Amino acid sequence: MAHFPSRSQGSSSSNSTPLHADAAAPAFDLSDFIMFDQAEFAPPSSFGPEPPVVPPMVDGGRSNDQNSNLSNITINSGDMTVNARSTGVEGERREETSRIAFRMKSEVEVLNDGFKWRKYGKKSVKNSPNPRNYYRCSTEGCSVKKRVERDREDPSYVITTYEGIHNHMSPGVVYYTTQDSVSGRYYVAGCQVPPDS
DNA sequence: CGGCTTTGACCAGCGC
DNA sequence: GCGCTGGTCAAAGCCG
Repeated sequence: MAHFPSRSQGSSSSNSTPLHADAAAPAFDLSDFIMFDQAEFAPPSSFGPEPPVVPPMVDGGRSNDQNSNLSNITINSGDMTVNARSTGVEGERREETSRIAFRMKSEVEVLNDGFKWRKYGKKSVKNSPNPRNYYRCSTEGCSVKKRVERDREDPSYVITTYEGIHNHMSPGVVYYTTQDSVSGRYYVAGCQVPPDS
């Protein structure tokens, strides 16, 4: 389960207070998915069969207020393809429709993203032999939804679509931030907490 | 017993 | 207006 470098050390709590982190560590930053306007955007290269921590929790909060012209981004990185989409409707309020989709190679459909999901529906969709599963964040007061379906062209790929923004911390993820020395921006990242920690 | 999954029914949006 | 499709609801059953 150690697909992320051990950057969670020293952050045993999950509060959002900016913590110092080694900015030189070449690890996946959650902000890689958020700060799409950065030309130097570097897609993660070390994903294993388990997924990255998903960004919806922070997306729409403030980090891409200036990025309203984003509409569709596709990132290919080895086994993983990311399709990130903002509202797609200019002027629409992002916090209501914040959406991001992952297409990644995975044997399991339910990705362990640190959040707790409750399945509330399953539907076979047109043009796809595979059913689509509907999940809702089981945390009280959190209305984030997620759709999971297998790629109809390549069933070894799972398409996961997150819709909404978590209004709470993930129970299974330690979040930490690091400040970019150039832009001064705070980047938010997450690491899965090992079961024995 | 509580929380979860399953699954058929229902509803709303959209195109014709 | 009607039918199709996607999304959600809710009852029933399962499981730890």
